[in-house]
Amino acid sequence: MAYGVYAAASASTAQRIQAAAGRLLDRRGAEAVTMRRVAEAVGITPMALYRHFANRAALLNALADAGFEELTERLGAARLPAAPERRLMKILDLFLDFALERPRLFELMFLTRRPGARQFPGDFRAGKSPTARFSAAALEEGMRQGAFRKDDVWEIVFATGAMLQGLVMLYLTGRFAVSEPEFRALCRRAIRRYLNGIRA
Amino acid sequence: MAYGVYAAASASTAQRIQAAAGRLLDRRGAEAVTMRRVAEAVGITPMALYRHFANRAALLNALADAGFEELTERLGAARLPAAPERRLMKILDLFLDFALERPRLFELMFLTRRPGARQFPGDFRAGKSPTARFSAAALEEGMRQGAFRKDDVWEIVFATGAMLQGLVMLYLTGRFAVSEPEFRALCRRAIRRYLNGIRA
DNA sequence: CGCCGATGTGTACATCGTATACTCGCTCCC
DNA sequence: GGGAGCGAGTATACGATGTACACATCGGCG
Repeated sequence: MAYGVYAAASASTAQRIQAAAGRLLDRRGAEAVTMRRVAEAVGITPMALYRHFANRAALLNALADAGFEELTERLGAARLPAAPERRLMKILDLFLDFALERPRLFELMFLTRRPGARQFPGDFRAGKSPTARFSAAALEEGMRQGAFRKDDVWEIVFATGAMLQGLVMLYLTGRFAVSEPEFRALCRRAIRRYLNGIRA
Repeated sequence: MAYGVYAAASASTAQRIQAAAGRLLDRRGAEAVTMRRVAEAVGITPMALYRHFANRAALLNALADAGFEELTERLGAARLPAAPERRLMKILDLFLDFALERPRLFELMFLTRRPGARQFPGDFRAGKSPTARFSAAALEEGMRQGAFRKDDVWEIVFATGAMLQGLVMLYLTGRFAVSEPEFRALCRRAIRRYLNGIRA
């Protein structure tokens, strides 16, 4: 269950806490997610939060985890084109949608040191990163079909992911004086060039 | 004058403050750079710092600026190969040297919202980013010589820079379970693939 | 009934950035 | 040479923040 749906009133206290924290995060950034503010939003004492989360870091961690779940859900629910390259570009679009809709959450997910973050290459090859799995599958199929040269699939997925993440972070931290559509187009061109580099 | 040299005792107070803050940053990260700790290291009152820096953000900003200066100096001082592609790879190496030697500073420079950060494309095309200028020059020459297809030089520089920055951040935040040499090799391969995508 | 674990409260403390008011000591100018 | 002014540093204080610790409440179960 993604916290993104902002659970209803009947939810457990832990869920209500996470939902309130998520709203604060989306609206005002991670620094604004203070124990006191979250507690006030839920209607309990700051210290009561510690019954449900070990500390502030754990609460933020839960938000990030929920973010990954939501992103995975979106990718899973989307109707992806069959052709590998078009599928890759569609995944790119979905990724950008998410990053631009929920920039603060994105920062939290991809930009902070987190305990338990997936590690390359082990966790990725083992399929523990759901978001990377989708790209890897498409890329693998492209190689099988002969569109792409045989190469290290996971390394390519990781590198393109890093590029995308880098571009988004630069965009979110104000390094792009271009409109959002232009930024999206730039991302597509950047990925396309990388793919050009591995064509058979 | 790069603050990295950690100015001698005869330096101005502002320089001594910046040096002390730089040491704290390198050793214990940006969160550890508190006004009180910096002041103690310098031997003055916390409030005295405000005679030299408007606030904590300005102090951190000065550290980042000095970092850019140092990186620029390093690039300028290095003997770069003449051949465009080899030159690009050398720049990559120097960039990685810097990032891996001073990871906390790197984070500060590339990972935080900063007032006055250069913006794409205007500031870059205008040559205001010294680090990007070196890559752009090499790439341009490669295009002139016919090794690379004619394309948007600055966009490519920016995208490859984003990729590198993304990879480094993933490495620094513990997403890589590989040795440093392996990480460096992976970066080289990633950039190489991108360059493959723009060969004539 | 007694009790116990889960949940929440109240109070308190250390740490942080920084506003405000002050005290010097030096230089400059008449 | 003697005050005016100023740059540098100090002292104190305030409001946030994370969270430790001791206590209250309450529902279910023996």
